[in-house]
Amino acid sequence: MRSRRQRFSDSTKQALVDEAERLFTEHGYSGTSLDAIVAGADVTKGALYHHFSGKQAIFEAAFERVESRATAGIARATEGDGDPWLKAQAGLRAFLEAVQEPGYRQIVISDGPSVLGHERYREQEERSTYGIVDAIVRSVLTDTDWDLDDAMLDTFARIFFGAMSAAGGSVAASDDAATAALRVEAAIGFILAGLQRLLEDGAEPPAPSTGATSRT
Amino acid sequence: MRSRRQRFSDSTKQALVDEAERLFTEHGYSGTSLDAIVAGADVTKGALYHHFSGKQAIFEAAFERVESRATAGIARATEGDGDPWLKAQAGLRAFLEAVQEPGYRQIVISDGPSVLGHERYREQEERSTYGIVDAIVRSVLTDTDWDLDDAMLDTFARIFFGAMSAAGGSVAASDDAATAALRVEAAIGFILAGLQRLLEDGAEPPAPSTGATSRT
DNA sequence: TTGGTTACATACCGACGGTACGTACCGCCA
DNA sequence: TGGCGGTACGTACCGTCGGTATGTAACCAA
Repeated sequence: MRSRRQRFSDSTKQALVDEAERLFTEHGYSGTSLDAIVAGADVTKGALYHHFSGKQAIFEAAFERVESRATAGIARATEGDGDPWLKAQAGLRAFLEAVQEPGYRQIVISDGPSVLGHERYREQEERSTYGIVDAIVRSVLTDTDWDLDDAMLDTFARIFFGAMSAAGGSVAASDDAATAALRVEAAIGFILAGLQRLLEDGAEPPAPSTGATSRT
Repeated sequence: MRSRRQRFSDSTKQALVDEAERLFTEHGYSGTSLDAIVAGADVTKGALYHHFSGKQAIFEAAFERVESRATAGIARATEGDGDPWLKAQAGLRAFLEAVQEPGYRQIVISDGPSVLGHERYREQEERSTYGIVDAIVRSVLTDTDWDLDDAMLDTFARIFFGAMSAAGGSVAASDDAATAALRVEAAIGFILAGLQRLLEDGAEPPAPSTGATSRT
């Protein structure tokens, strides 16, 4: 059991992150002042700077919380075992769901890259939503006869992650999110079906063409 | 011929945008002060605020310049007529090239969404790189027997644009950009091959499922 | 009890975006 | 050609915000 002081400290920190997430979601990073955060959390800047090194640090705390929520939702949909292709479909559905949350859109997608910087942003994503997508793509593609190397698997994962992110954005921006999501599922499902067809037909695995003889 | 005064004015404005693009590229949006911009352009804030309504406005001017350069490069690679599938490949190559420019990465990809906001950002992209991708995807898919409606075409365009953007990012972040680009071309080429195969086999066109899932 | 540490509060600073106002110069018409 | 209006800036200043320095009360170990 933590000491009484520790518990007060924890609740203060939590109140700060709560308010930060709220305001960052609603007004964006630059539109949110530290004064507004500490006012909403009913503390002062002293408390904030005791728990966090600065504005970027408390943003990152809110970022991690939003991401872990999204990750949990997707992970729940893809856990257990079964046909990887089916799990991929379930994961896509959960992904499209998670990406529509306002906090995720604003904090993770919009402000995340510019505030954290590409480097740190990628590190974070690696451990969360991208990590899941990567795992699924790998399980699907290593399940085949193709013997793809690590770099190639990574390339496919990046491509699918980008496709799903963009699709999620268009779903979120759509008037009718439900049918937009169905369209996305149909489109990506179709792309997957194309890959499966190539697999069944015993097509040669994708490999980077050498510079000398570029094939069309 | 513009008046002498007008020409001076134009050159001042251009000097401001030049310097703004340089600094925004190097230090990002929040890392660049208006004082630094006007100092580099050898004018004062009065001049800047005469030509632009504020920091966001001069950022948007730099944004448009960077985007139009990228767009021109891609458009050049895809102009003329010929097999849409081949043009798609040429466009992809040019896209991967353009997305590696530091100005594009920082100004358009990283800062663009958070500074301009989703709405305005999408408007800008619609008129430039995304517009080209959309046109290519449409030309490829309407060339088939599938009679896809507008929303479905748009969904495919968004998905491919997202895939290419993410791929471009990984190429730019890679140590060996050249081979990374080849891997991306192979992966996307493979996906396109899958779609072509489905087309040749007379597969049913993708459509939003009404509840039941498609084949596994 | 006491010394030290934790968990804040308060006061303040410099930088930055933005504004108000002044001014020199150009083109134009009488 | 001389005055006049507007353009194209320059200068001085303000409010806000992120960050820091310092003070202090509560808590805990010895």
